[in-house]
Amino acid sequence: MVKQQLQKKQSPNMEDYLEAIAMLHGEEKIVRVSQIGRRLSVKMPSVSSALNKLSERGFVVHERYGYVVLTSEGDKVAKEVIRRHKALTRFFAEALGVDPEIAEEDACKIEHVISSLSMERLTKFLQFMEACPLGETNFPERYKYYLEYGELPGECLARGFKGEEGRG
Amino acid sequence: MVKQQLQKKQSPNMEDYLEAIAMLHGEEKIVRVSQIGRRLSVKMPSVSSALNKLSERGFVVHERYGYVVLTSEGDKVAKEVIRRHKALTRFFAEALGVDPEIAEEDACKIEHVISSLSMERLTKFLQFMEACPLGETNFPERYKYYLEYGELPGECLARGFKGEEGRG
DNA sequence: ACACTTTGTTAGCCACAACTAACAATAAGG
DNA sequence: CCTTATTGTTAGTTGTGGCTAACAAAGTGT
Repeated sequence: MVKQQLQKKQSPNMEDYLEAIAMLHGEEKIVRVSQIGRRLSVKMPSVSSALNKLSERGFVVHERYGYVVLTSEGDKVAKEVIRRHKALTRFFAEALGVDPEIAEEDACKIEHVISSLSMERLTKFLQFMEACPLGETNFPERYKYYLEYGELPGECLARGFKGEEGRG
Repeated sequence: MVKQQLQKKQSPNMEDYLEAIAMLHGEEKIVRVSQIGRRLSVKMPSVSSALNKLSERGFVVHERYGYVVLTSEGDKVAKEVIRRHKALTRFFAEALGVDPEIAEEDACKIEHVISSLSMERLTKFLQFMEACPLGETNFPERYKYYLEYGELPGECLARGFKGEEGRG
């Protein structure tokens, strides 16, 4: 495949490390270099050097041969990344109907590059979708119908719906 | 700001070069190293070395001190990237109401990392949105109302809209 | 044709972030 | 307690992709 030759290997960045540490902290209570490496599919030396950088910058505390802990600063960033991650995953999986696994992967990559404005709007979009279901013919359902049959569901075609009764 | 310390500098990757070359080709007919550099905000030596790589991999033809031309392979990739770019920009700008400039920036970054499945679904979403406007109270409008006033527009609240008349 | 400007390339450097190999500390078992 | 296994670090290499400085080719003007 052509794309292969152009795709860069996409190694985890610092935000991924913080995210992984936060998640492991939630799951295991004690966070070790080896676990982080497993989680992110990198070898321990890579984790070591990442931790050094994050340590210098004040996001983690990590004494030699010891456990890894996030500072409150690091925790803040990690939580924010996780928030973005979850919203993006939901958007792709629930709104667009992308397979959960692929939705995950895309979220992982996009969470690091998307602007906060777009992120905010995407979040609002999810809220809107939930809040504005229009009975049972809610947006994701209509959209999925369109995906599956390639044509619009009846409620899109059958009615003028000029909005005469709305907004009052 | 915290995020600054973690954000990597995000330099153009090979796909960006192909994209830029294709766009310049459309605009100027003749594509030169200096133009590519200006477009991508990198210096000429960076362009030179990028072109060498792309040349080795069969995406461009570029003889020393000459013009730059895409191979059909390179053109295919470039067109694909541009397609993704446009769809993403439209999605952020038109569907989510993000400022066009920021929508552009986000598209630039996301176009390189998003899966083809999600991309396909996003495209379908845009088509759906266009095809299913529900008269004048179409989705983006309702969504924008929600964005602006923080509450649902009348047509979301006022009606059961159980879809009894639909799908026939 | 020669000087000067613009454009492009090469060489050499830096930063980042992975990797392997070799070494060091900690933990576990006899 | 000492040996061995596990875990972690350091050193050194690689690959990517920027940059500046210096050089080379092409284009322009008199």
